[in-house]
Amino acid sequence: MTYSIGEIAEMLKVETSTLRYYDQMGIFPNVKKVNGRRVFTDDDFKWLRVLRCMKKINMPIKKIQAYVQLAQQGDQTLKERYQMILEQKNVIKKEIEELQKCYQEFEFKEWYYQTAIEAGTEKILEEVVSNAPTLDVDIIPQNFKKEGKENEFSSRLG
Amino acid sequence: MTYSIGEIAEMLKVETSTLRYYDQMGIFPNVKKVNGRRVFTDDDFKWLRVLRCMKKINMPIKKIQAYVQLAQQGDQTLKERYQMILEQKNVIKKEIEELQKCYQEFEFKEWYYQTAIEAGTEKILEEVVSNAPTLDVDIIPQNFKKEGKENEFSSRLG
DNA sequence: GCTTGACTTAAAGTTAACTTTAACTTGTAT
DNA sequence: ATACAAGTTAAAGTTAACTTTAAGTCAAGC
Repeated sequence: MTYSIGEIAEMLKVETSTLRYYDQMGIFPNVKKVNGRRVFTDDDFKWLRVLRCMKKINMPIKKIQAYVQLAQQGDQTLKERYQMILEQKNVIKKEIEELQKCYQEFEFKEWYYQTAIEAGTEKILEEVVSNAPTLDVDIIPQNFKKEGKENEFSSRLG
Repeated sequence: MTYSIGEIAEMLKVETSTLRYYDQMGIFPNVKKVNGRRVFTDDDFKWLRVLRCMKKINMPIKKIQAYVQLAQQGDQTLKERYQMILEQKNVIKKEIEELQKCYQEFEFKEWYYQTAIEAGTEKILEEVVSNAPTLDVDIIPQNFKKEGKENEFSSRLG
């Protein structure tokens, strides 16, 4: 089974221009052209699914590109690709954990607003907030550029 | 307890310029200035934690700005803010679900590379891949702009 | 009193990831 | 055979979210 760029775009709900952009970035090394037009196979489609996972965790296109280039080099890069996958798996794991903490924060906010709406005012909650369950949520740096040293202010957050 | 912009930046591991940018976007309506300098309180710091959750789920700054403006208007906007929170809570939930599917995809990839490395080549896996567990992972549109109609090609993915 | 470091602003610059445009080609249906 | 929908490229444009720059203010320590 083969698919045109438009069919693939429809399936994945992305713009055709996005797919062309990815192609330009060297992310579809196996897509052939027939009469100048891109023809996607089922194998290409499988790769697109992995690609979307990579995009979902905000893996930059250049890194995806690097992975594709390794794959192009064949068996000699298996270990390197394996390491990349392990690393990204870990990124997802941490991301899920952080999102779960955010979910808790929002669950608290939900309760907060329910209570405030019942009372007709937020003022009632002023004291409650100082002892709110949100405070149990760890502070995890959003910005991982400055990695390394621990957040020595975490204790202040009680 | 109060904090300078530098202290807050250190605590959250973000650039001071980022905090100034947020302030410029109207996201810190309660931060006062003393001698022209921003002074953050513990309450401001609590808001920063919620803010980071909002950022984590890629809530655009304009939407966060809108939320802040509602909060500024007091009790009359409680229901509206409650709705926003519910909506965002749902966004996190969906995001977690999708990430869990991606995690499965990467778990499969992990197995794939382990097997290939043991065998010394990927070629062994060619047939396995066509019946791989990854194929059980649903295709969920990454791009939610084109909402509405269901993905009628999902069935092709087997 | 002078240097230093942390702060201030407004404005310009950067970056990634698309998206649009313009000019063109190709395949299918009437 | 002619229109039209869907494809093509290269290049320019867009957007969000910062980040940097330049020029200045302020308080503390020597």
